[in-house]
Amino acid sequence: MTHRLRIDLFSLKDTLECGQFFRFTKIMNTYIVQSSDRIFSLWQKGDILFYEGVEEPFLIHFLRLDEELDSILKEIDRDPIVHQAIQKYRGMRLIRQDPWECLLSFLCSSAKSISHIRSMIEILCKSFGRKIFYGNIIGYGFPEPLCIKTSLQLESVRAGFRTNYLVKASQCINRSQLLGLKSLSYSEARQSLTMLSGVGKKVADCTLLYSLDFLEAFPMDTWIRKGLQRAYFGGRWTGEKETENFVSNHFGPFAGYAQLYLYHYWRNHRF
DNA sequence: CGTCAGGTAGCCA
DNA sequence: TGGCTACCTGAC
Repeated sequence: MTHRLRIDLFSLKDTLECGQFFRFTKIMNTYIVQSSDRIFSLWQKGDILFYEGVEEPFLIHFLRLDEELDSILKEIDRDPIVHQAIQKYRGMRLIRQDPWECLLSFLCSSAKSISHIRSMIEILCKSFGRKIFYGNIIGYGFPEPLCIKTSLQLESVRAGFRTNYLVKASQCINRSQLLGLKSLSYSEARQSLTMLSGVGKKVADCTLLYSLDFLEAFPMDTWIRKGLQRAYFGGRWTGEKETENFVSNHFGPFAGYAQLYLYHYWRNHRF
């Protein structure tokens, strides 16, 4: 049964393909998406989003369709560079991921390309997750913390030094504790997350931005860092503190959206 | 075969 | 505050 939603400002392609989310495959113009224990399909024609295998309220939550994207984009549109990125990828939205899945995904991400990260997550789900079906397509749910007990179990994931990060996180935190971070301030929540082994500023900010609604989080990877230096500091090397201060002062409370647009823009226009 | 990616931990000044 | 390097795996 196919359902449809009309959405004013939305690009499914950019939203899924910009690097914030890993568990999807593209078949022709249709995306098969997996999140937690769900599997469903999405495709877009003009301003109509078609969907199968998922209920509307979940989709609205997942794709942040209840969010006034237009006013957020106006808010971060503060210079010619980010303006150009917004023009090019207008309609790209943050995805509101499951916090547990998001944390583990980005624990896998250090020093790995996106295809590696996807492969690690896929094997993780195949090893521990329960089977889920969409028509005759088989998917796997994302494993709950209690499933992952020892590093030996994760051998086939080939996560290398990240294996212990995954095991320790499974022992130390669960979904409801992660969701509880939402009641803290950004810096408190960030500090709590970095207590976990393998979680530094970057992974903490990814988790806070992509799953816990902290829109001021600005994940700073080396690409974004180089981009900022080139675009805003005339190529000058900048210290960590200086860069962080610039970002929060310049982009403000929705800095995370600016990161999403700049990152996608710079990744597709190599320099 | 060697080199390197790219985020974090742990050490150091 | 920030510089350096090991960490594991896979791509090149």
